[in-house]
Amino acid sequence: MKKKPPPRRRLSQEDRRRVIIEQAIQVFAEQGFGASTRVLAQRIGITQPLLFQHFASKDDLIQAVFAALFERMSMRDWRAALGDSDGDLRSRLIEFFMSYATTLYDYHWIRIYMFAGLEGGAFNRMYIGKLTEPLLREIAAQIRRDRGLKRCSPADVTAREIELLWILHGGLYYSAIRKQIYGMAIESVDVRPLIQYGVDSVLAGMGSLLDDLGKARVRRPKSARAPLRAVAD
Amino acid sequence: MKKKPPPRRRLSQEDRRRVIIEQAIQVFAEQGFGASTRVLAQRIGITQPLLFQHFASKDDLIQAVFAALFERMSMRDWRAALGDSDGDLRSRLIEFFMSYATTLYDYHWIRIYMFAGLEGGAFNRMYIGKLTEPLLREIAAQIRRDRGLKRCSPADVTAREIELLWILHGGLYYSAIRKQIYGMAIESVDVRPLIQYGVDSVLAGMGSLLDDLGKARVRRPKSARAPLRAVAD
DNA sequence: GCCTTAAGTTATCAGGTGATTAGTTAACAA
DNA sequence: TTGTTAACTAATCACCTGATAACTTAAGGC
Repeated sequence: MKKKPPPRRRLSQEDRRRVIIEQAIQVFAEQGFGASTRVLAQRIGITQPLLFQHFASKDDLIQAVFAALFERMSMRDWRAALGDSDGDLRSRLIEFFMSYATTLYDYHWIRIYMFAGLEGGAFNRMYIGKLTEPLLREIAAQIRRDRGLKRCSPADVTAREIELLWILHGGLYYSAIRKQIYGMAIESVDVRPLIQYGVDSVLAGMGSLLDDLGKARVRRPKSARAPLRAVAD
Repeated sequence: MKKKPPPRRRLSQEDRRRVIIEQAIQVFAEQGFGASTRVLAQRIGITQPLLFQHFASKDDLIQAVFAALFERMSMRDWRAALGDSDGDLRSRLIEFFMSYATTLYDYHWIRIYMFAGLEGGAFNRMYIGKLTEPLLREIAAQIRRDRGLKRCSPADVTAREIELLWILHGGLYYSAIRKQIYGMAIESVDVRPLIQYGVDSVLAGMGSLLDDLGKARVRRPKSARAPLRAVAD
């Protein structure tokens, strides 16, 4: 009655490593990095010590997971998706955030990202510095360009403009958090109109922000610019 | 040379329980609910088994922590802080979100809340259902009232309006997440202007949303109202 | 077929986990 | 002072954790 264990498929170093990382992403996304190596091994269908022949330690595996995720995310060229001059800014932003949000809504990504944050946040700070922040800066620059401002390169953008874009970004992201982390049922709400009104909102807000910024610059030529400089990079 | 251990202060049931919960909030906020009962006991200055004389199990303690946090948060009457008719809506919203955000920014609260979410989210769903959602609904109703709409009770508000307010709420919340969970340095940015532009943004966005809603209602009297109904509660 | 290599397993370790039991002692009333 | 109650501790349990070392066996070249 007792079946002999099925002969396990043997994989090459690279293949096995890939499989381990892939399953580790799933398990860590569900249970956090506290998930045991035994559970992971069982899920893959191998014994637990085999993990340590491919990764020096559990932390080593976690770092490999981070690296794989980062590579996966940075492969998508968001700048290109954002475009530059075809069509009006509003529709370009809407289409961009639609595609962007779809990726962010990914169950495994958002959960691992949050676990990583709570575990110290080094990965998140790196990710934001290398991917998110430059992206928001580029968007802010395009908004400046759209409004016909003189200084409209990414370097000209102030911290306050980026912070306003962070509100839209964070607002969409938090919608994903409510769904994938809090487990709320919000699939009934379509994302597109949400993003539309979100983009409209932020464009309106950015309008008055840039107006204020312009007025302040004109009214106070040099010395009194300090309070604005304080929030700039 | 060996000091005898200092005589421990003996506390009443209630006091000891209070102390345990208070320290548990701190430890769980830092390390998550995976933090060991031994670490917690050491922090309090008691032995680990004593914890189990006040709480049947570790999970029991965690539930007590949730209860304490929920009570603490629901004590603050946000509806009152929001006010109703004194001053213009914009400044009331700004002042409200200022006070609201200050509480949300709290290190321990935001981290435990996120840990709770990743652990299943039952607490978060309860919290949102009982506190956050009614609050956003009330705000949406006040915006309707401010714009002179006929139907402007909290019950009249559509899911889409609430979802737009969620973007602002989530945007501010995510700012706190970046600071307290990802560990980013964003204290240099003042919250007040951020909230100002955020409120301006959402008021503008809500304007066009309500306009669209009104137009759709007028243009399609009865049957064709379905696509709007679909996102309403 | 055979035989070498490396993918994979079995057995095991030391340390940490939540939880239980029996014993100790501070604190307060008489 | 003495006795009783209840807050607290010491010792220990079974189980789970990441990690190591020695053994087994599938797979490909000859």
